[in-house]
Amino acid sequence: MVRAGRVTTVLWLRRDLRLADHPALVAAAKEGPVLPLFVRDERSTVAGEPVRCRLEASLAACNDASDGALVVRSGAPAQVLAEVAREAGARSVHVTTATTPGARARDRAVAERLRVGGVELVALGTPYAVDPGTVLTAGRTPYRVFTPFARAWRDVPVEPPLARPPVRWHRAVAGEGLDESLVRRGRASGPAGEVAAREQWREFVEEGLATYDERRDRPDLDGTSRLSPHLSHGEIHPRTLLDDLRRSGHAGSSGAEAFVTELAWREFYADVLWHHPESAWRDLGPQLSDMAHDEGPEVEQLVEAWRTGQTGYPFVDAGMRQLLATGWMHNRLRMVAASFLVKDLHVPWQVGARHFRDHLLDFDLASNSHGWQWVAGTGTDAAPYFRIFNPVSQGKRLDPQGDFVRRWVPELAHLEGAAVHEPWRHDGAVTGYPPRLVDHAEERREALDRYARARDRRTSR
DNA sequence: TTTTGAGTTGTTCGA
DNA sequence: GTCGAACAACTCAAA
Repeated sequence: MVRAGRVTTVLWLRRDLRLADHPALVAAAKEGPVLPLFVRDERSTVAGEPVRCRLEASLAACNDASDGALVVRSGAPAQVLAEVAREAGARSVHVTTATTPGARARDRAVAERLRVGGVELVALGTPYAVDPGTVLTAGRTPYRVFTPFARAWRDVPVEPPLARPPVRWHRAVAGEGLDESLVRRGRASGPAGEVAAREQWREFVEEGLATYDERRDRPDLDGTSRLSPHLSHGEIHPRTLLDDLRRSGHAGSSGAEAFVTELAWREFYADVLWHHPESAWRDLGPQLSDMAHDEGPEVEQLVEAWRTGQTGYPFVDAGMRQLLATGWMHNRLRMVAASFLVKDLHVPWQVGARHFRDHLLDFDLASNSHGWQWVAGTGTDAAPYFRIFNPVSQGKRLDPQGDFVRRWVPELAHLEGAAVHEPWRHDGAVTGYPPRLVDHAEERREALDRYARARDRRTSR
């Protein structure tokens, strides 16, 4: 039996839209009634429509889970929080600790503003199993290489998940209500919310985990966990996932190991961003930052073709169209499409990173920025400038029957099997599908040339 | 301090 | 068709 106090606490929800395993909520519930609040910060809302709809659906689920207690307000967070705290008679606002640069800066400013009004901002927990910034080398420096980070990260004892606490909801404050039309459209793109996240996880453990290792890299097979949108909205916490694996006896199996490694990547990139906040949109390392990039109106046309899935390379186009249509893209395609933009079209990685940010339902700043930098060669990848994906051989290897391409590029539906990866070799029958934007072999050489020139410039300094 | 082994996911070329 | 080597040089992390 929890002996709750009487003072209302505001629970400012951001990317932690769940009630179980939520340290800030547990602490708030001990103080007394809890007022769950979501602030629509119009200035920071740059996301595309599917992203906004997904968030709305997740908020609706959160509202249901809290018996309709969720309050949504629009405005600058500091001002809204001060108002709501005053209306509710709250003396503290609880949050999950923000770890990305913009959110950290915002929270510092908000804490300052609230303090002036006698309200304390209390930050507890993070969206990660191991808090960013806490895994260090023997020399107490942050890691910059994945493998040693992952080894050290695995050795950190992970706290057991917290149960959902009994909560008395504070209901005396009015909000704006949700946009039902957005909610409907959000649900159409996939189930949202904590219950759906747990269901997805349970189903994955039962049906997908055993073969995850061998199937996850195949976009035609649907072998991924599909948890990323849930994780990015905080509908389920990675601590819960790790704990479930341990307790269910799956830990140690090849599928579970591969899945844990993917979680480790998520945590690694969050850690790198924590230590290097400027790397969100700037090159982390100098290796390739001198690379010459193209720009201008013609390049903008190339980029638009890339965005809309009209590059003439079916595997790339299938991935880009999957993104626009569903808000999700298989990780293999993210790499192939990113490589194409950066190495074949010679466009700065930030251009692609912004497109992903605006369209991915699972957008995560750290993973996005550093995934792109890994491809561009400016990030944590140790070296291989020569890692330039061939969109045709990648397609043949990872979509051997061509099923994935035909699903997203119906213009090519008449081509059978792997022939769909090279429509230019089956000319005459193809209508409505563009010719190749560039010649991959040529642009690969060009990218290597540019790298060599950047290296020469650097070494001659 | 110095040394040593290693570094997600690839491609091409030539034997 | 298969297979191993080459693609550079550098930085990281630990011994």
